Amino acid sequence: MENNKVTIQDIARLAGVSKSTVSRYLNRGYISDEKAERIRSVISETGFKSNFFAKRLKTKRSKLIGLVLPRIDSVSVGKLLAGIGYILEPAGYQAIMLVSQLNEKKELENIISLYHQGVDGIIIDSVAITPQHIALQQDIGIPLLYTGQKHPDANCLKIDDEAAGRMMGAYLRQMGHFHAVFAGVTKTDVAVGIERRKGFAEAFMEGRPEAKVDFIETGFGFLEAYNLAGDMLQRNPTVVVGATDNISLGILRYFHEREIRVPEEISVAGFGGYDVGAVVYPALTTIAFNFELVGMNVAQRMLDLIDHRPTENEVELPFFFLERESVRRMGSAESTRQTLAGMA
Amino acid sequence: MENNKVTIQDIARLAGVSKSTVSRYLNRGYISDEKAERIRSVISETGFKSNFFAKRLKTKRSKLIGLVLPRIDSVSVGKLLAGIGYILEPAGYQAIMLVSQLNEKKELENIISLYHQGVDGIIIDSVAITPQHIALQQDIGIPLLYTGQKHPDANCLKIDDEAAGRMMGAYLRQMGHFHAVFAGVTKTDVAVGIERRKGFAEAFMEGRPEAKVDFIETGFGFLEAYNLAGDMLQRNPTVVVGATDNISLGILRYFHEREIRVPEEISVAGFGGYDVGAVVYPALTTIAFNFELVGMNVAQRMLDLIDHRPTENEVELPFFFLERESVRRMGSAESTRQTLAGMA
DNA sequence: CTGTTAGCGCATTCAG
DNA sequence: CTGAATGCGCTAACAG
Repeated sequence: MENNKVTIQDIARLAGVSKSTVSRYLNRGYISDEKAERIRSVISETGFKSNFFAKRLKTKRSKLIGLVLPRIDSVSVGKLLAGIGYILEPAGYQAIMLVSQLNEKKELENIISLYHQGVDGIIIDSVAITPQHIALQQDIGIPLLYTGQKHPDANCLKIDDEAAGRMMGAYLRQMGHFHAVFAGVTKTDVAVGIERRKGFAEAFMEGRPEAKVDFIETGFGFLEAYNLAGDMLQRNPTVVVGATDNISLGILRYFHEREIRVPEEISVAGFGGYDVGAVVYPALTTIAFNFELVGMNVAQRMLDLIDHRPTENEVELPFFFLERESVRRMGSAESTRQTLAGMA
Repeated sequence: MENNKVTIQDIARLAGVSKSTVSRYLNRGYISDEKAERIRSVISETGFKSNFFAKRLKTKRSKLIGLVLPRIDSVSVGKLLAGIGYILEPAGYQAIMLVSQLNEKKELENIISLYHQGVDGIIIDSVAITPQHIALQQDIGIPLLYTGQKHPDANCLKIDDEAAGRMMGAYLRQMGHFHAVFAGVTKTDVAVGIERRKGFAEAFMEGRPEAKVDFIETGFGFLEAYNLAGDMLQRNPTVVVGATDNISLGILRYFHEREIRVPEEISVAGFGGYDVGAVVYPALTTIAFNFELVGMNVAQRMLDLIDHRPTENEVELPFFFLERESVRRMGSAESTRQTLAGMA
């Protein structure tokens, strides 16, 4: 290690060969066993490590992947990062990350900044893919890969939010619910704000014009949802669905404080599959996304893109249903009513 | 932007000056207003950005800070990262991170790897500072700063875990608890495994030889704690304290499933102040650490270290008590019992 | 298989 | 104030 001073030149001198021979040894080398051995020994004695910047200056490849994240202190982002790490690390790549704070403009700046930083590719957990994002791709010579959102003209790899919404809609319909409040987020977030909600409403309503879905917009934090839970209640739904587990958690807390029993009096469901959904009471029924897996897929795709391996666009990732305790089957009440009607 | 090709040379030619003049313009330069203006305009037209690697090769400073983290998908790490970002970004630094997966050896490798990567300094959210960590400092010419753990021979900046433990111990004693189970983690983690527990036991026991603290070792996940909650219960304590909110959450869930009422039948407390502690029922009483603030302090200290500004070592960061619903005052039961005794 | 020769893009002497 | 020259440490032809 010794104060960073050892260069390829030094070890060339010490081993009695030329710089290029050392360089060859370091990369794929046409080298005689004898010299290779001499070099190897000198290198290990000196603790030599090739200078990162000099190397990158020549090769134009940094072995660095840029990461643009909407925020960092969130469960899903944490999982995503873990998954990305599992793939990148063994491949010899490192990640350098920038946070956009849920801000589209900042997201753009971050992409540009990373690009100038010399990364080999950029993974963007996007809040919104704007025309500028698309335009940017032309000017940039490195692959950009989006997750979180999708766009026909961009490399994307994300969960199929609409299908996830449909799954939840179908489940609640089949559980006999007929009036839902969907607590969603801004439409700027196409994936969560539009697709998830659309899929849900379609499947929930399907063939039941008398069913009803009310929409209430909230933010991503559970505190915001908590504050709006009263409004949701006033619509008098049989079930309220949070676009995110965090949202559902806030709602659950509000109901608990008012001693509104879930699921006896009202059902609650969410999307995400966060661990905390399991410790809460009642445990939250939700659609679980495997963000770690998403991360792994995204990272692998980025590597493929960098090495110009063929990739198929618009792959969407799987998810699964996590039935827990917060949704009640409405059937019994209805059949009771029917029975009574029959008796009259 | 245009395919990365624009170099300082190009803009020199276009502006009709020499490379060195452009270079001077880019840094703090002795330059005539006229040429400065010409250069400025050419630069903005071409969208020129100086090559990161070439620049670093010369200057020996990367404006990169290495981050070594125990894991990435954790609340506290997320907050810490956010805090670090708040300081680093405006200062023009970027972070490059590596994850150690709670593994000491890996942590060491990551530090070395980052060092060779040419970062200006390394922040380590350590799981354990070993002699090798200390030895490493000699060989490395850049500042290392630890958080999460401390060591007299290293730059450290962390929460005072022992004091946090004491605070909780004193609170529970004053609430009339006399038998606690402390659900802690391995001693390898000096901060959480030893200091926090030690502080707790000292303050809880202080001047009460008849009081009792049982120790049960668990991991960091709430599932592990959940599985051990039965053992904790068998000790028949008045309160169980998780070394971490996650641990306490697992315990709370176990109790809930067994219909053991908290805090009526048994109290539960934790450390961390995670948001989820507030949505759970009963809301978790805990010692809240402001990890974001820790991150900001750590980042600032790193910047000071890099610029050779004087810093004081062993600063420890504040925390505060978050009294919520999961701990009961034992006084009433005792006085009831005393009253009954008096009547007999 | 190996040494020599050129730069990569930039910052920095050193003379003007 | 400015241009010419030099080299950071490394890789990649190019001739042997």
